[in-house]
This record gives sequence, structure tokens and C-alpha cells, in this order.
Amino acid sequence: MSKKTTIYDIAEKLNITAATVSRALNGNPKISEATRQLVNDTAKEMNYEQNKLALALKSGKSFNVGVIVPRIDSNFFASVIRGVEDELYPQGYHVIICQTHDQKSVEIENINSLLNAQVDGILMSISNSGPEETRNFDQLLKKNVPLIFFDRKEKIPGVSSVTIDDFKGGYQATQHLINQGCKRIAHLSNNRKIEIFEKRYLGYKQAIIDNGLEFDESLVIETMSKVDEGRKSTKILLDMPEPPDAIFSSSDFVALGAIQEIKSRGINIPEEFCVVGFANEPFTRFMELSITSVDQSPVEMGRIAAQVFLEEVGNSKKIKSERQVVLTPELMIRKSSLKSSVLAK
Amino acid sequence: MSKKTTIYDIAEKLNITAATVSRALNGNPKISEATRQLVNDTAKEMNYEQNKLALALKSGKSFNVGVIVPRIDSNFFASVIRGVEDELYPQGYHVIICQTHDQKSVEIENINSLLNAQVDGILMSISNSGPEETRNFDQLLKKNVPLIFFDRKEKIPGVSSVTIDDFKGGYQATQHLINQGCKRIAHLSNNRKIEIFEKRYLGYKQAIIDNGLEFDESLVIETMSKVDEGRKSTKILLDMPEPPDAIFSSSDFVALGAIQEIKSRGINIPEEFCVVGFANEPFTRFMELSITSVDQSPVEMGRIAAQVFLEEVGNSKKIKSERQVVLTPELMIRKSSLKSSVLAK
DNA sequence: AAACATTTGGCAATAGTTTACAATAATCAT
DNA sequence: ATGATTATTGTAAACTATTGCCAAATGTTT
Repeated sequence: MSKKTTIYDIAEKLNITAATVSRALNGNPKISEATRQLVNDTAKEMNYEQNKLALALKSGKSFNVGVIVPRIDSNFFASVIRGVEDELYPQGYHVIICQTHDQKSVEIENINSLLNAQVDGILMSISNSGPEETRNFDQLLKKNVPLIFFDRKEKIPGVSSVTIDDFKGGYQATQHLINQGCKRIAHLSNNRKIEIFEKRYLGYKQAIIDNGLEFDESLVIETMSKVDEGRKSTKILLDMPEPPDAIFSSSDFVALGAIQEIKSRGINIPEEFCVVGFANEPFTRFMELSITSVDQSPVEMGRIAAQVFLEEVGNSKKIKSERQVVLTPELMIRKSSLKSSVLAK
Repeated sequence: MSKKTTIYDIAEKLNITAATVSRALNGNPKISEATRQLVNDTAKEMNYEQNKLALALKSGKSFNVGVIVPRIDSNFFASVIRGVEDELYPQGYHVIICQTHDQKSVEIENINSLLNAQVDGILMSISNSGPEETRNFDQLLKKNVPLIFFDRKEKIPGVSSVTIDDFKGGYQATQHLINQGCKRIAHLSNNRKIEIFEKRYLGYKQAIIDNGLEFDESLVIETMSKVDEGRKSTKILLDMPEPPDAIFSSSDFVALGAIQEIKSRGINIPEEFCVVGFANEPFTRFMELSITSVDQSPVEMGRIAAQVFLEEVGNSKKIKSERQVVLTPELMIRKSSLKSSVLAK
């Protein structure tokens, strides 16, 4: 209906050129104060609003960035996105969100789609399932579109990333269990082709070795990050001839499943069995039997990823410096792993 | 670095016009099969990708829609967004997400910002705090940008919305508590200027009246949707001379706070006191004492909101039909309100 | 009054794509 | 062979905003 007003409309009304209007609105010093005032007033009066599309086409900057995550309805990713938004919004950027549902094929589609939507950059956490085929990162890099990984990354020269120290997270969690007196600690991991899961595993392993405990590979099970899968894997562990007395899980959901299974067998937590999760999902705090977990400061992670992006677009021409930001994880000790005897001392 | 290839590049290479290339790529029937083939092959070979910005500028459609929510790190909103994405993505749309943190001022900024990013429509759930000032919906409507509310809506003529039947949700929850034998049911509401909270309240009230129980306004407390606020309000209720024997809360988080407070006083749930929440957040299912809650089918809500949007853009010229889709809530009965005696019968 | 400097704003190109209209070439009928 | 018809492609404008270059217009100096 009411067509949007353009600088041409303003120009026509004032009997000047669109160029002048543009300059006036942009505070170009070559415009007289009088004209500037007049233009500004008329613009306001006519409800003028700059068409960002035209600007984007002209300047080659869309002021949109893409964020690709496995899924959005998880607290971790939602929080990272929140961090990204908090940082980017004040700079005039918008965030376009894509979910991969953990499928590489969708991931590839998403990247293409964002690319021809002319995003100024892509922040992403890679998906873990699908064939081994290479992704289309080359395209991105060739087009000089900044790419920044967070959490789940891939080693690509020249690409920045923001992660936590997953090795340390795994180590801390395991060390904590050992401090609680646990002797036979199992690990519910996830697809270890993904760096973060491999590192959590390595941290776990190292802590066991450093403390002179026996490392038993059969106590490590790769488990999808779902409650039911956690139950299943825990069944296997508890049915072993020599069952473990603690579980360190690389997922809170899996830890929850584990707890359900353990309780259903009448085993007391934490007295007889300790459990530690990973990600510090809100429910770990809410549970009556609150769950010890490793916090990844997701909002902070998002903020920093956004900052790195801003740096890279700022640098435009300069040497493209690869940054690898590593945040420190924090172990949130709760009831699921805190033996009262230890608490007492 | 490697400049993106445009239709001009293809045209030049083939010694034809950009117009012909454009037509060939778009399957215009006026182009010979031979040329079409040639152009398509060359385009593929040169890694051509349509510049969506240019298209957007030309056509006036950006293929972006804005989604405005109070916050993204809540399962409900994240799930709605997921539904919207699922529906819109296959149609070539992208979703731009904005959070208001429940502040009207931010909401206004968001709308402006999305508008001059030339979004093709806005789906939103309004914020509940801030001054009473009118919002800038008029602008939207004048510009003929489709606006669709979901969940938290406002009554605006000509604007479609997707909600659940909150009255029914409130009624069902309360009826369920009455069926369990509860006699004195309190309600932890929220800002009742927001339609959904008002309706849940009205449903609650009606159920009480229909069942011949005494309606006591002092048992209704407006409470922000936070765990701690839930505890506070529950303290007040329990300290009353004639305390309630059940709580229907319009928020799961508040219900959780209530449960914490009740338990801390040694009152048994559900035997002595029943609690029902609203939203069916995942943790209500996970808790050892699982919480009865009203499911709002958020993913479905998002899908439908997206469908309504697609209809409206499709209609373009036709009569702008206002649609009010109302979904049916589902009461998920769990331990926090299920007395074993009743279970037995 | 002439010469020069300065201010101000117009012209036209640019970004990449689409499309109404025009033009050319080829085919067919008379 | 001429005109009519069709098939295919080209021309140029449009979408909106920005910007280098240039031209008036104004003011200043001698």
C-alpha cells in the first residue's frame, strides 16, 4: 500500500538530487548545514528508512551473519546463540540461525544457502553424523567469508575457533570422582571423531593413569546424547562382571539416563555410585538429586566467537590471523557425586 | 579474492546478454533448449550462484522473516522457532531471531531493525514488561508486512495469531486437581495484562466455580516466571492461616520453586499437596518427582505460525484474512499431582 | 572587473538481477 | 517474393543507495 519512501522521493519533493539526499543523510561534510537540516526533517516527516538491501548490494556487506548449530532446542546452543546476539546486535548485525539436526548433508545445504544470502560470516558448531565426505568449507574460505567454529570444531588452517579446554574438563571431572574415593570409573563418551569428545576422553584417561588406577578400555562406551541411550549404556556397564562404581559422562542427558538406571537397581547415589555429567544443562541443577556437571560458559563462548568474527571483518585486508580461544571449564559439584563422608572432612 | 561470478561473467563468456542468461537460468520458456543447456552448464562450471541480495532488491522480497521472542534459551521458544524453521526453510526462507529480554523498548528496536532489513514478515510473541506505551505495530501494518502472533498475542484487528486454548489449559489443570481431591487450590499466575495469563486464570477460576468450590482471590498471586519467585510466592501461600492444598502455576519454573518450598517444609507431594505447572518444559519429565504440566505443542505452534505467514504472503493482493488458530493444550499427568489412592481406583 | 578559491550539489556509474518492450532472424503462407 | 507470424535474443530501465568526478554558484582577492 503505502510504498516505502526512497531518497528519490525526498529528492523530488525538495527539488534536489538523490545524491544530495544521500550525502545529507550520511553526514557528508560537503553538504551545507541548511540542506542537511532540510533533508533530515523531510526524511523524518516522510518516514524515510534506509533500505538495507540496496546498501548491502552496493557495499557488498549484508550485516547478516549465519550461525549453524546441530539443534536450537538445547540449552547449550541456545545460550551460545544468545551470547552471539548480545555481542553482534549492538553492531547492527542480524543473526540467521540454521539447524543441521546433526546431519552433514543439511549442514552443507545450510552453508550454501547462507552463502548466497550473502552473509558476512558464519559461526558454527559441526555436526557429528553422516558420511566421511569432506565439507564445503573450501568454498567459504575461497570467498573469504570469515568462518569461526565454536565448541565442535574441525582443524582447518586459518580458521579461528572458540572452545573450552575439554581435556581439562574431562580431567577435572575424573579427578573429582577419584577424590571421592571412586576406584573404577566408566566413561560414557560420544562420537570420538569429534574433537571435543576425544579430548574429554583423553582427559579422563590421563586422570586415571596419573592417579595410578587401572585404565580399562571396556569401561568406555560411545553413546548418543540422549537420555535413553544413557540408560542402555549404563545397563551394559552394570551388567559387567566387574561393574564400575562411577560414571563420567560427556553429556548431561546421558548422565541423567545413567542415574535413572542406577536408581532403578536400588543402588544409592552418591554413596555407592557417583555420576558426573557435562554441559551444565539447567536441569542438572533443578533435580532433587542435583547432578555434578562441567560448565562450558556457553554465553561467554558465543560472545567471544562473535568478537573474533568482528575482528576478522575489521581486519578485512590484513593478515588473516587464526585465533584459537580456549575457555576454562568449571566443575559444578553437586549431589550426584558428593559423598557425605568426604563432605565432612 | 575470487570474485563471485555473476550472470554478466557467464554472458561474456558465451557472447550473449545477461538477460538471456537470467532467462535461461530461470527456466523462461522463451529460451531455446540449446541455449538453456549451454548456460546451465557454463553456470555450473563457473560456480555461479544467484546473488540473493540483488534478487531481493529487485523483487522487494528478501526471503527473510523475523522472529521476535522474549528469550531464546527457554525450551518453549526454542521449540517454536524450530517449528518455524522446519516449515520455512524448505520454502527458501531464512529466519532472523531477535530477543527482547522481555523489554518493550527492545521489542520496538527489534521491529524497526527487522523492518529496514526488509524482512518479508514478522512472527512474534510479545514481551510483558515495560511501560504501557503503544507499540509500533501500526508501522508494520501500514507497510503491509505480515505480522503473526504466537502464544503471547495482542488483540489487533487484521492480525493473525496462533495460540493454545489457555482457558481450557487452566480449566483442565484445575479440574484435574479437583479430581484428585484437592479442596483449596491456589494459582500462581503472571502479569495478567498478557492475554494468555489472564485466560489461564479465568479457566482456573471457572473450574473452581463449576465444581462448587469456594473461589478465593487471595489464593491468586502474580509471580514472575522464575524458580526463586515461585518459592517466594509459595512461602506466602503456606504461611496463610488457611493454606491451600494444591497449586496450579502458569509456569513450570514457578511450579518447581513451589515444590522446593513445599518439600523443605516436610509436606509430602502428592499425598498432602499437589502441584501442576504449565509449558511442559523438559525438566518436568526428568525430575524424580516428575511434574504434571500442560503441554503447548510448541513445535506445532511454530509450524502453524509459519504456515499462516506463507498463506499471507501468498495472498499478497487478496483480502487480508485474519486467522486465529487455537491449538488444544494437553495435560501431562505426572507424579506431582497423582495421588496413589486415586491412581488405584 | 578579472582571476581565483571554495562551497555546494548534479551527473552518471556501480552493485546483480529481472523484465517490458523492441529487434532480429527464421519460418510459413500467399 | 512479400508480408505475416513465430521464436529467440537484445536493449534498457528498474530496484535503492552510494560516490568519484565535475560544474555551477558564490565569495574573495587584486
